[in-house]
Amino acid sequence: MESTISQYINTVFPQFEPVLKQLLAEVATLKTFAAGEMMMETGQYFKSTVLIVEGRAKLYRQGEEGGEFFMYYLEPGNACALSLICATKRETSEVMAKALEATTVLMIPIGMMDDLMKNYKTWYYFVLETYRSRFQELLEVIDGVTFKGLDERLMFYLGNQYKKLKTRQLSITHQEIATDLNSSREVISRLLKKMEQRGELSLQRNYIEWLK
Amino acid sequence: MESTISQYINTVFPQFEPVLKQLLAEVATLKTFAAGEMMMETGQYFKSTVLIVEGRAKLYRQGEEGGEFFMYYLEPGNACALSLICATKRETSEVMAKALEATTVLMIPIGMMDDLMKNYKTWYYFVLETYRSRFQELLEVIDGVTFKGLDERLMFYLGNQYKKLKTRQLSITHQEIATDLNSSREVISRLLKKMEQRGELSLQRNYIEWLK
DNA sequence: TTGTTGATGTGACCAAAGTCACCATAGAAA
DNA sequence: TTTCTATGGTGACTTTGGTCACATCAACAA
Repeated sequence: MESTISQYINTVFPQFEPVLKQLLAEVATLKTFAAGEMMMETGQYFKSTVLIVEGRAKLYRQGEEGGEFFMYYLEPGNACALSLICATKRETSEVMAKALEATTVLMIPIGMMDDLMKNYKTWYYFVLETYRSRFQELLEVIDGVTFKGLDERLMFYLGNQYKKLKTRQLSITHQEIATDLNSSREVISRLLKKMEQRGELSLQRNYIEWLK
Repeated sequence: MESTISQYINTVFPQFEPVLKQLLAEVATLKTFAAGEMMMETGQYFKSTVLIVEGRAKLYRQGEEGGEFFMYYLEPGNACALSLICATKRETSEVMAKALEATTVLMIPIGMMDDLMKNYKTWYYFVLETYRSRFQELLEVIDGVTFKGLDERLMFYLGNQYKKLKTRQLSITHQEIATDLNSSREVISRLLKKMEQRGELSLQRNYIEWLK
């Protein structure tokens, strides 16, 4: 009988070489977080490398005065880039991760990192690709806040929601959007109203209908 | 007689294992850029991995409408993080790098990357550390633009100049600062004036004296 | 000397975004 | 039903930062 872990590895990380899959199945443990649960807090130590196998998480950067700023999603097949590297140096997390829905992760002891990197080519490619793509996402985040206005960022944010969640009924409150974009509810409400007038969406109570 | 390349490698990358140093000395080539010269442009293909051995470069993100935004410095011992990974995938640069002073770099053919990563532990540590530190710098950049006002960012920028260049006479024009922070000269001039009134610096022609 | 250039100072004005105060309403809870 | 709470709408005002139009001033070349 195949273990749950093996099944996850096979479906979510098909690119891993067979020996690596087997090794991971032996050393990894599963952990599940409930929707809304905090998966990782700023300042917390890494005890293991985390790979998402089911669900979805949101990754935030936290400001000194309590503000939070949404950076990107982590989905099945993604790894927390920071945990891949910080883990090896016993450093603490620079970011905060929150489960958006029930989310299952694979935890790999940090002691394995060296071995994995050196002996498994598919793992090393995976780590590099993870870093490359996260780096790129950060660059896009920087573009957003430096070169674009809040209106454009809001469009981008909603468009992303639509793409990721694959539904036009975005069930999100204005307050949540404001928090994610580090803005205020009133401002978001006003911008949404303008977008509605331009026919780009339709505002309902408790959800927004994306029309583009 | 020891080659110039060997000398550079020994002084700037003492942590590399002897065999790696020797290998790099054989395959790397040197390239020198004049002060102000463009080292890498957005959209350009990577032909090799670039390690700074002398001088100093500034790394910018470019906006679609021509704006540019300073992210961080590259100094001797640093590598262009992107060139370490994008190189292996024949991708194009996401950033622009400009030599601040006469700058010498070591160029390593991208074909070597796989071999280096797998066979030289000190190289693999170097790559991971490079990514980790650049990632962290990007996070700080994001903090700056999302959680801080222009005044605070300006303070941080000047403080950094002082730390990096180790001189209180910062020879930089208001216009240059404005460009780096993606703002405008008048605004920077006004903020500098306020900082002068608070006794944090003294404004001179062609340079700023940092008093903190 | 004179003209030119680059760096800086400054007032007036504008636009984007944040803040405050308050209202309206839907839906759940009592 | 009434009450409470979460959500959303809106006007008035403030702050921050960007833009425009000029003025000044030092350095330097012609």
